[in-house]
Amino acid sequence: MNLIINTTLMVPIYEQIIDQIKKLIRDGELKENDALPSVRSLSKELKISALTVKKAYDNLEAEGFTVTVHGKGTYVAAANTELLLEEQKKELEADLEMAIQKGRRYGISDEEIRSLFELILEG
Amino acid sequence: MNLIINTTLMVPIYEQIIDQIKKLIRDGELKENDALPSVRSLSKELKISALTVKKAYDNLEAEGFTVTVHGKGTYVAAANTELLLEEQKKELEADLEMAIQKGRRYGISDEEIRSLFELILEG
Amino acid sequence: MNLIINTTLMVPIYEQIIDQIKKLIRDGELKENDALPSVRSLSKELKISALTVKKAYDNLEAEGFTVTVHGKGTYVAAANTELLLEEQKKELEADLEMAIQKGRRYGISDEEIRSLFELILEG
Amino acid sequence: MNLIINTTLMVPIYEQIIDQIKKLIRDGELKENDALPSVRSLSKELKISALTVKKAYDNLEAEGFTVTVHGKGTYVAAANTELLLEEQKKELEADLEMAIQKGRRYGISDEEIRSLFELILEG
DNA sequence: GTGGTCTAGACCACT
DNA sequence: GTGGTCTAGACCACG
Repeated sequence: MNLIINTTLMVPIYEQIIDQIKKLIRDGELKENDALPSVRSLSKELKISALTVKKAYDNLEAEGFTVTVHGKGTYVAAANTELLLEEQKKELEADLEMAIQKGRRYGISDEEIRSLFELILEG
Repeated sequence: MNLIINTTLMVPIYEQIIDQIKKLIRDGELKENDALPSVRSLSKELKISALTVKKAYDNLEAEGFTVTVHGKGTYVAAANTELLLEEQKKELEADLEMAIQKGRRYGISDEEIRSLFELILEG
Repeated sequence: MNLIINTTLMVPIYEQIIDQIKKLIRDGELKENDALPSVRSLSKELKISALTVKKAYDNLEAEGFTVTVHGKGTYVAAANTELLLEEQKKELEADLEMAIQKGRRYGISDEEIRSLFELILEG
Repeated sequence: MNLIINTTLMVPIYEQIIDQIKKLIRDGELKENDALPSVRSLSKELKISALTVKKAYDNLEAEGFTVTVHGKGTYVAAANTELLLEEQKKELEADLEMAIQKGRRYGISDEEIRSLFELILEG
């Protein structure tokens, strides 16, 4: 389980875990019925609190990506990965659109917005 | 002073006030030396704590948008358009960066992100 | 009565009035039994609140520099101007000493402190 | 954390906290990455409101002396000695300026102020 | 446990 | 009247 946690980001740790596990499922690296690492082992591996891992797993289960079997562990559920990808793209699209509209409201030209975007992407 | 407070949002009230007052200054609806509503009157009008309004005003002053005169009130500072533009660009930059990072966390390639961005910008 | 009020300073207006009237008394421009301007006329002249002038006059009276005659006005009391000057110098001395000691505590050299001082004085 | 609060002073409590923590950092008693006491524990220790401590910590962070990690605590930032030196010089400058202005308000000539200053510095 | 926000009301200094 | 500070306690998000 190669997850990367960045505590300097303003994104909560548990959300970073959720995002990356979703990506693993979508990419097929985690398949239906595969076992996720136990809460304790993952928390040790990432050097974070077990409660934080638990919160991520709880969220994944609530969204239907995993199923937890009491006393056994957490497993990948059957998932519609295409649907997931579409949803994520729509979310990204909405974020980008909001940013662009805000820039235009501020009177910043499309050219400037684009160069700013490229600057960050090339980063 | 027509400010709109949305307590259901996860955005702190004082930040909503800051954003909207900045916008009023930017749009020229609040001009240099114009008086802002007093802390107490605005708190009554918005039905929020005076401390919350105060926090917003303190931030605006710290960022140079207003000047506060003890015992008199809070006034719009000399319109520093450069400051404003810098502010706006930084905000846009932060928004774009957050969107790009989210896309990457979702496992969407930079190429896909870029084409999505261009689609919206040209859109 | 040529008083100069600077609202941009962080020194309260009433204190500026007190300081300047004390100076006038010390310099002999205001002599014993001379009448001070009425609260109302001075407040009009300086374009400040009458309450602020009143506060300054109250302080002057409390310190023994003036006497107020009900229904007539405020008059300069007999004052030991030499003593006053000494006190003011001691106050200034204490302020300067505190500043210098603070600078030294910060590890700033005497030479640097002096040039800073001259910079401000020549200002 | 041995901070001393003097409520009889006219200096706000949160400013006293700021000054003393800055001094601890400056003197090396608080080093990079050291944890500051939690808002709550310090407020209990000093018997003051948690909000007051929070305000002090917010200021320290805004000035770059500390970094706050949500849910974890407040830590001393990378010692920016340049920042510190600038800070200190500005403070000294402000003190000297206030003293000089006071002397002038008292009607003491610049020459007299200078000789007083030199007397103390050489003293 | 931590920090982040908010409340309702108090007292003070300044105008 | 204004802003400046402080309190005592609440609820939330994060770990």
